[in-house]
Amino acid sequence: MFRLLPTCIGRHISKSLPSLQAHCSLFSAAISSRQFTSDGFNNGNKDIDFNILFSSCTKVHLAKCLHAFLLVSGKGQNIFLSARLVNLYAYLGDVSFAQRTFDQILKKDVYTWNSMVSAYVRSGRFRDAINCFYLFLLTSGVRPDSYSFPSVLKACGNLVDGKKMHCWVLKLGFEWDVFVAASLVHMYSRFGFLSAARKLFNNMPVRDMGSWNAMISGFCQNGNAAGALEVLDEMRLEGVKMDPVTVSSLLAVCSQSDDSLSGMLIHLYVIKHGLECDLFVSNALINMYAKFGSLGHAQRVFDQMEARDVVSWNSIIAAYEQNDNPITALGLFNRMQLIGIQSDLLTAVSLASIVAQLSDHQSSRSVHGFIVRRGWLMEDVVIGNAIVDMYAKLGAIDSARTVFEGLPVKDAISWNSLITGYAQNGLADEAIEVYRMMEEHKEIIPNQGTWVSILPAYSHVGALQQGMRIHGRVIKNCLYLDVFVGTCLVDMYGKCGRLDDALSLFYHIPRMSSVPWNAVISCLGIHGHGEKALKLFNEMLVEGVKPDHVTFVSLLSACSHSGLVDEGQWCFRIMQEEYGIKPSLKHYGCMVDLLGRAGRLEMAYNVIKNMPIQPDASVWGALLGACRIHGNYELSTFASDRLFEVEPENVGYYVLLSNIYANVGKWEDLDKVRSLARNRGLRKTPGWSSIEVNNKVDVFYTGNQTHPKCEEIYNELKILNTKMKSLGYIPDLSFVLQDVEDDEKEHILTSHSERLAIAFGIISTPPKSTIRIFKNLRVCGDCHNATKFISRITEREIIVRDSNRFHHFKDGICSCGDYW
DNA sequence: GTAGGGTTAG
Repeated sequence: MFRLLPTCIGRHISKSLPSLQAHCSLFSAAISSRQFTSDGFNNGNKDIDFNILFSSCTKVHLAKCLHAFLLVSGKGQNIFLSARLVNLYAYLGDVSFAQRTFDQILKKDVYTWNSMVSAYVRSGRFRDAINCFYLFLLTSGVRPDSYSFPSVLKACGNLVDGKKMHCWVLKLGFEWDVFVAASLVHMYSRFGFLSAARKLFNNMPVRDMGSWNAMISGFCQNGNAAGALEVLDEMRLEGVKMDPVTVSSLLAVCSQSDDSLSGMLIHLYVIKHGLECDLFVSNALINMYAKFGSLGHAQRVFDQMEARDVVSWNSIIAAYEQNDNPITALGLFNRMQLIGIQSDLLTAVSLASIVAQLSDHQSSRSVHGFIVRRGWLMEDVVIGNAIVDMYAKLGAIDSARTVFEGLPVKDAISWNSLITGYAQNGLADEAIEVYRMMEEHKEIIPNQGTWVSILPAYSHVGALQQGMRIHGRVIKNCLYLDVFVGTCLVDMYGKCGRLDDALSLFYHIPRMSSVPWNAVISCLGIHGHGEKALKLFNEMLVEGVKPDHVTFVSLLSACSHSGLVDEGQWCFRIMQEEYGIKPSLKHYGCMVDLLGRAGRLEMAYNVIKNMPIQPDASVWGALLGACRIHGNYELSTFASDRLFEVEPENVGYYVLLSNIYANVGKWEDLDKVRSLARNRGLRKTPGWSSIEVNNKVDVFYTGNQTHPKCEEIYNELKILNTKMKSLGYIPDLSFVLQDVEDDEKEHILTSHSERLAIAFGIISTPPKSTIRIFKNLRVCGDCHNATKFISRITEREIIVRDSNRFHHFKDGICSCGDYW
């Protein structure tokens, strides 16, 4: 009989389901290779046990073979068998075949309809499921039963579309069915209507395991651990034990709420009751331990699993990826591929982050291509955002922008990723521009991530008023107590010259972690309050907060700005001895800066000589900067040679060296440096200063002639110059590197960008109000001196933030005591 | 012959 099948099948199915043709021969092949349990064929095929046959179909192609067989044996319209086929396709995840089979059934009974609805639900086509249900309810003439509602209610729960369905449940009188009631509980939980869910749950006359789990997972999925525990207690009182479903819900909420104690207790319960063999439980355990940073525990759970699915692999890969171990994560990904587990969208999300962490530009393109080929970029915004983030982290911000522009749907995180990308690549203006565009899209609601991405951009350009506007929005959204947003605000106020505001805000935000402390210590440092920074460090220790490597960078630089050499050396020592932190290049840079500024050039050089790691440009640059302050020609030549070896393309160092040579009158050397820079195609970074007046940031370049108020600005400077000279100001012409007449040199000094910005501030703001200037490079020595005079003449406080620190000018003196 | 409650994300 089977040998004859192919031709017979061919005739039948060419009329009905053409694509089944291909399965004719497969069917016989499958039979002969015993992929179908042969017990189903009772000697000579007299009685076929369809139960066994259906349950033998574990792959779609086997289902198609069976389908073909049913058609050829004339059972195509057998309501019992064809409905089971719909169900089978649904289980195997082929919803389109389920649908085609369903459509061919002329007389559909309630089982057939229920199968089709649940097929849609299982494949995530919730809208189709609801439409199919209504077709069933209103047009089929068949009455839904208690089996019909649980799946359609699940679909509603995914679409926030359930009140109407609840009415139908009541109308048809199924609210007391334990499955239906549990589905209602779960649906309302999904909407976040926990009290409605709880009320329904309390009224249930009978509760099975599924009902308890529906209520508990309702609380868990809303992040309400306390609510979940309350239900759990009731459950225990009634003598019901947790099953794997309860446990996996609870483990997820433990990791979300950082409750490692409960998480470990549940793990003990799991071991005691032998629930480790459940896939979901093990996966949830891996995720939880990864969240707690306990990679050893996560790995152990993974190793002990008997069977692993794609979620297990994704979880262990993400565990390493998110705990800064991209190499191990990549190794696991390769292993996963080797054993033939198909990656999914979430694997790709981790992969994008892995290549970004590894700075692997080439692989980033492959990952992007891989995702595009699978059509995932169009399918889910999450993966698009991951790619934007990946490119941004790799510094390929233009690629990030292109991917962003091409996203079919953008959510708040897409915008945040791009803003952060610009801000972290030093493009604060672009970040601000993108945020402005985001604000135009009213349907996008900014969130915590938005504030954390835009505030540093405002800090960077010193846009205090716009930063304060964000502060207002943060308060409105009740996010002002969020550690990360709070820290960004502290940083913003600090970097925009409002140290007092930064400090008072700091004491209002949670400060259990080192993050806000690091920010406030760094603010004190750049304002030249080294001693206060040390005091805060002490306070931090008293409050039991553990300092990290960032804390010490902030502290060391604070000491260096204030000339606290002994204290700085003490910090450097305890960092290693008491906290076991190995100094990084940044720490060494700070130490060289600290000693060098204080004139201990020999010691600074010794620090470099004794470094166990290769010094980079920032370390040599710190030494060169010190040579400039203390006029050490020999050492500067040596330092600059090393510097041009490691970073020949940074123009700033050539300028610094020219300054040194100009100061000691080595004009020939100066010419050499200049031609060296010119030959390497380097051009001096133009100096610019900005000032924010009436919510608008005005930028001035040195010698700017195009500003609308240009004439008034130069007039004001002229008047000021006369007054300054009468008070004893003598222009320091050594800051002009151009070889021109002294008159011209004086004119160049007067048109430095910081002076233009100050003059603009004076003519555009009320008398005696504070002026805040931001300069992209270090403030020039002559401008520093001149600003002291201007603060006295105009009786204004002038705050200048340059690329290094703050200078507070008041009554003719600067808070830095001319030490910078 | 059918249904509900579970794990991973930028």
